[in-house]
This record gives sequence, C-alpha cells and structure tokens, in this order.
Amino acid sequence: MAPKIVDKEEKRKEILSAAMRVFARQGFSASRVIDVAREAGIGKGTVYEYFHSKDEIFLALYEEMKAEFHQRIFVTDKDLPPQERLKRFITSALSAFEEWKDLSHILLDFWAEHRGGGSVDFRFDELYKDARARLAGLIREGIRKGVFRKVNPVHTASLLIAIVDGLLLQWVFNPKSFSLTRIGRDSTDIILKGIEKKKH
Amino acid sequence: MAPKIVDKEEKRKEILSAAMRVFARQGFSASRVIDVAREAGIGKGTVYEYFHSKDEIFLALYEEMKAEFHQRIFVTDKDLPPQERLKRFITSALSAFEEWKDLSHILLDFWAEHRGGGSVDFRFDELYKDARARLAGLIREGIRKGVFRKVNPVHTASLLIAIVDGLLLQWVFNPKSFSLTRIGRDSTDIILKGIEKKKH
Amino acid sequence: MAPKIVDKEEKRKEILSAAMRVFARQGFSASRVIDVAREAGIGKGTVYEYFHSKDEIFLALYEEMKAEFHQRIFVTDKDLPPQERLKRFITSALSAFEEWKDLSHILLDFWAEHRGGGSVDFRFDELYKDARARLAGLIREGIRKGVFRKVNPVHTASLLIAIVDGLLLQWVFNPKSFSLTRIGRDSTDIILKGIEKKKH
Amino acid sequence: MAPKIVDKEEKRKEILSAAMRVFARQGFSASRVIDVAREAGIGKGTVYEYFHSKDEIFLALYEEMKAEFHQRIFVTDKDLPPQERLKRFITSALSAFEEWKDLSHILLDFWAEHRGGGSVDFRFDELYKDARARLAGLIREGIRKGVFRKVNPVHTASLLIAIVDGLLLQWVFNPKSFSLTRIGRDSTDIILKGIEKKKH
DNA sequence: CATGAATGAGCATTCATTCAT
DNA sequence: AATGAATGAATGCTCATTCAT
Repeated sequence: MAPKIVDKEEKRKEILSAAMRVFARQGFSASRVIDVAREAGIGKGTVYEYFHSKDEIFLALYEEMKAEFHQRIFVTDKDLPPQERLKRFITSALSAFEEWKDLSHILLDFWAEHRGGGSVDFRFDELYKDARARLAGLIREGIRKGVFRKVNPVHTASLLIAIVDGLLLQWVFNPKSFSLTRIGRDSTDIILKGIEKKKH
Repeated sequence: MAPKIVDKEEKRKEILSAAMRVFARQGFSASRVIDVAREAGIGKGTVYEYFHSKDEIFLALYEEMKAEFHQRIFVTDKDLPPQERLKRFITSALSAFEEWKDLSHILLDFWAEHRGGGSVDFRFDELYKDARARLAGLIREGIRKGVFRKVNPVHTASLLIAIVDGLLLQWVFNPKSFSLTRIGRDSTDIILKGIEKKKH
Repeated sequence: MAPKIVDKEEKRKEILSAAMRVFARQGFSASRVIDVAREAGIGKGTVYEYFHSKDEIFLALYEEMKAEFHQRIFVTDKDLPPQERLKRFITSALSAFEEWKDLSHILLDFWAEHRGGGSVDFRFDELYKDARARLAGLIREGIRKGVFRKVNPVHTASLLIAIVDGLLLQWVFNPKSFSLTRIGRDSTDIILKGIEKKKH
Repeated sequence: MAPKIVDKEEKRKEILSAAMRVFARQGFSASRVIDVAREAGIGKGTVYEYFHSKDEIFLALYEEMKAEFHQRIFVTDKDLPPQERLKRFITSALSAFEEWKDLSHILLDFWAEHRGGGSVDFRFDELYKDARARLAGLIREGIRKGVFRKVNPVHTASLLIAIVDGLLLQWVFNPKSFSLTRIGRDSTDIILKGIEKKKH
C-alpha cells in the first residue's frame, strides 16, 4: 500500500511535461521556474519539492529524451536486412521527433548547453559515440553481407546521424517547410542508393 | 587637437573576436560582458563604447558569420558541372566551419536562441529557405542536364544542408572523432552516387 | 495549504512609508532602492515584489499625496462664506504639509522631476489648473456676493496657491524659521484685507 | 597683455550658458556632461578644463543666479517710499525670472538638491534668511512711516518671497497660463491693500 | 589647449532558491 | 505536502571623470 508514491511519480511527470512545453516555447535560458510552475498549475515552491534545481529539470528532460529515443531508434529487429534497419533508423528517429515536437525544440537547447563548464553536462560526445558505434556495426554488417559497398562504416554512421539531426534542425526552424516523414523517405532512398553494392 | 588615435573599426573587430572566443568557450548565455572585456584586455565600459548591448555583440557575430559563410559557400563558378558544384558546397561549407572553429561552436547558440520571442531574432528560417532554393536550383540543373536522376530538388537540397549542419554538430561535440574534410569527402561521394543518373 | 500570511496591502504601505522617509532625507535621485529596503527592514528584492521600479514608488507617493491633499484641501463646506473657505484653503493646506513633513520635502523632488521627458510624468500643469479653477470659482462667488472686490479671479487663485507653495518652500529649507500655522494665519489676514470689498 | 585670460573667461561663460540650456530642458539629474559639451559645441574633456565636476557647473549656475538676482532685486533706491519698493521687489524679481527662463527652470533643481547630504550645498536657508531680513526691514520702515499697518514684519517678508517663488513655480509648469508681469502687478496690488494703513 | 577613448564604481533590476506557515 | 513571500547574489548597463595624444 503505497498510493502516495504513485502520486509523487505522477506529479513529477506533470511538472516535467509542463517544463517541456515552457522550454520548447521560450527556450531554456529564457524560461523561469515560475513559468514552469504556472504551466503546471502549481506553486513555485512545489517545483522544488520534486526537483532540486532548474538544471535538474533540464537534465531530467534530457534523460527522458535519451531513454525514449534510444528505445524507439535502436531497438529494432536484428533479423531484418541491413537496408531495412538503416531505413528504420532514419524513419523512426524522425517520426519520434515529429511526435515529440517540444523535445525537438529543446534539443537545440541541449546542444547549446553541451559545454562542460556549466552545471549541467550532457555528455553528448558519448551519446553520439555510442550511436555511431551501433550504426557503424550495421554498415559493417551490410558490407559483410554484400548489400553495401565498401564505405567507411564510421563515416557513414556519422552521416546518417547528421542527416537526422540536420533535417530536424530545419524542421524546427520551420515545420511547414517540409514533412519530416516524407523527407526521411527521400533521404533514405538517396543514401541507400549511394551505398548499395552495384550488381552487374 | 586630435585625441587618442584609435582605429574604431579595428577595435570593434578585436572586441568581436574576443567575444567569439568567450562565447565559443562558455556559451552565450553563460558569458558575461565582463568576460568579453577581460578577454579583449579592456575595461567593461569600453565594450559599450563599441556595442550597445550584449545582444548586439551576439547579433554582430551572427552577421559576420552569415557574410563570411555566404561568400565562401555560394560564390562558386556557375560554369562547373552540377556534381562538382554540389561537392564544393559541402566541402567549402565544412572547411569554413573547420577554419572558424569558434563560430561553429557559437552556431549552436544561434540555433538555440532562434526563438522569435527573445530580444535577438536570427531569422534562420529565411536563411535556410534561401539556401534550400539555391541548392534546389543546382539539383534541378543537374536533372535537366541528365547527370542527376529525378529526385525531389527541395528535399535533396534540404538533405545537403542537413548533412553539413549535422556533421558540424558532431564535430563540435568532439573534434577528434573525425576530420570534417575527410568525412565531407565520403559524404559527398555517397550522395553523388545516390542521386546520379545510372547509365545503361 | 496556505503559505506565509502577509497583508500585501499593509506591507506595500510600509515600503511606501519607508521610501517616503528616505526620499525626504536624501532626495529622490540620491536615494537608492537598497536604502529604501534597509529603511523598511527588508531585502532589496522584496521591494520589487511590491513595486515594479523605483519610479513606480515615486509615482505611488505622488498619487498618495495628491489624494490625501485633495481630500483635505478641497473638501470644504460649500455653505461657508467665501472668506472662511479661502481661509480654510490656506490653513488646511499648510497644516496638511506640516503634518506630512516628509511628503513636503519630497514635493520639491516632484517639482524638479516634473519635466515630461523623464520616465515619470507628474502632470503638475493639470493639477494646478484644476486647483486654480476651483479657487477662481471661490473668488468669483465672493465677488458676486459682494464680499470681495472686483479682483481678477484666476490671478487671485494663482496667488493663493503661490502663497501656500512658497511658504512651504521656505519652511522646508528651515522649519524653525517660522510656524506654518501662524504664518498661514497672518497671510490669510493680509490677503483677505487685500481683496475685501470696502464698505463706506 | 593677457588676452588668453579673456578667452578663458569667455569660454567658461559659454559652457555655463550651454549647461543652463541643457539643465533647463532635461533637469539636472537627467543631464549628462556630454549633453552640455555637445550643446556648447566642444569636446567632453574640455568641459573639465573649465570645471572640476558636473556639480561645480551646477554650483556656478547657482552663484550666477544668486548674483544676478540679488543685483536686480535688492539694489533699489532707498529713497523711494516703502510701497514702491515693495512693488519693485515683486516686479523686478518676476521680470528677472521671466527674462532668465532657463534659470527659472533650474531653480526647481536647486530647490530639490538643497539637501545638505549631497556634494552640493546651496544654503538656501541663509539665502532666504537674508532676503527675509531685508524685506522685513522694508516692512518695518513702512510701519514706522505709517504707510503699513502693524503686520508681523518677518511673516510679511516671508509672504512676499513666497508669492514670488510660488508664482514662478506655476509659471514654470505652464508659461502660457499667465503673464508673470501681469500677475505680479495684481498680486502687489492685493498685498499693498492688505497691509496698508487705513486712513479715516 | 582640446579632445574623446577608456574606465570602473555604482545602480536598477532579475530570478533561482529557501523556508515559515 | 504545498505554497509564495522573502532574499541577495549576480549582471547588464550608465556615466562622471581621467589622461594619453
């Protein structure tokens, strides 16, 4: 019997959700704790009952994003052919961002606050290193299986990540300029054609 | 009759250069005006003799970057074949960033501060729209000339920009993870193969 | 459920009262917000919980003075004879100032800051115009009733106001030089004799 | 042979004159030294060649006003009858202010800055005490000569000063509301009637 | 002698965080 | 547990004054 714990967890999530909307709207540095409290419909002091600092909220959002996206992006059926898995990486990454529009906006704040000097450290370096390693493995597998030509696996992995980040960036600046889903499809198509092993 | 002779234009540039280093190191929002002054080896008040506000410094850096990069990225020989021009876009963009490492770091701050609500407005939307239009024209020309297959010109243009931005991002997080020049070459190769018109 | 219980209206008045003492002592432009806070026995930030700016405090004092004095000076029994009402105008104005010594001092700051260019606008012009109109009406009534000779009503009204302001000024510079009450009585006597209708 | 000295004195007066215009327009505390320099058509540093500080300029203006007004107000023919001398006091004081409109405006700044705490001390107390003594003497003389009734000489003197200051104040707030000359005449008339010795 | 570039003390204001209720 | 009143460290910016040229 621990109903309070459920409530606590629930309220923490509500605050996090409110913070997400506020940060997405105003940017992290321009967002005030009182803005988050108001958005969540609670008092300013209450925010501090659930988080020790404004930075901790930011960090919690980062962790949430990391978990959510990791889950959706890298958990794919290992049995699928490399081309399909590559396609799914781009597609699911972009659709995840499209779905979590607020987090996409905040991602730019995460990027900007990446510098180690501040109180928050996002270790983007490791995050990307990990992603590159996974995708490089995928490329290597494709090469081994004879479906990809002999491209540099790490470079190609970096390229794939770059495409996702870069497209997201343009979409954040102007969501109306294109559909993330459609441009993801076209991009995948070009990349796959660019690394496919030519049959003759 | 004449007071202390100072090349105001020169000094302004020195302050801008100091600001660039400081912002690149600490991020814009974590940088204090006094930090910029100290980096420039001058007094705090002197900064305000050359700029009206901290935001104005930020904006001046943005304008400088825009001018510098525009010059280096889009001013190419129109007589070159589309493949070569596409290659040069990626190459020169990446080498420009590699050269202006500090500005590359600050670019993330520009991205994060893009929101219209703040005091500084970067109009990234228009910047990217313009770049997309130029590159889309290039793609269209390639298609017309029969060297590119019938890809969506705007989508492909967005893809190219995304690649540059995305690679830059990873490089900012860890410059040692790869050479921008080399990865640019590999990426260009993949893209060109991905959109080339197959001869049969 | 309820946080620290504070009568916000009461505290606002306390701060205003502290500001009044500080401004009276040092003058508005030489007074710092921290001085007001210290006088009120609170933190600097707290002042800003109740007022948006230093100017707003100044303006609030002005409004307070306006309301208080208007009440005391112009709300007189319309049935009294003109001479008595004229006498009461001077008397009550001077006694109001004598009572609110701090506000009297600050009045000089209000006068000095009257220029439209600043952030605070006191519209003294309208204040005086209104007062002149009221007193001119009183003079006219006296003339009509045959107790005042045919003086220029507006000029005489201006004269009455001038006397109050001018006496106050000297009293502010040196409260010991005379009693406002007594000099008010003597002045009223001279003025009344100066405008009375001679009987023959 | 000291032509430079003449120039120096001349330039000092020019700066003072510029300062007068600037202070009258913007008020002392809102006026910048650079504003004075620009108004005088000289460099900021030059102002400091002639004055040690902004306060010194203010003080110099005060002294100038004191000298000028003292001259014009109190230097009257001792042989004239008291009524005429009283009349001339009010008239010449008001016409002096009307003529030196800028100084009239700055007078309000002098008043506001009268507090001893600041760097500038105007000793208004003594100024007024002196004026009161002179005018009280005049009143006494009138009483002695049998042209004024037995009024309190000091109170009456204060009243006369108050009238001049108070009328000036209203005129500064709105110069169009009345003519200083005309209202001075009417006021003198009322006061003289108010203190005249009735013949029977 | 005149100048204006350089300076930093000083100040208004903001806002994350604390804590009494 | 929830709240918001209280706080002061931190910061952008101003401007009187100095001084090298």
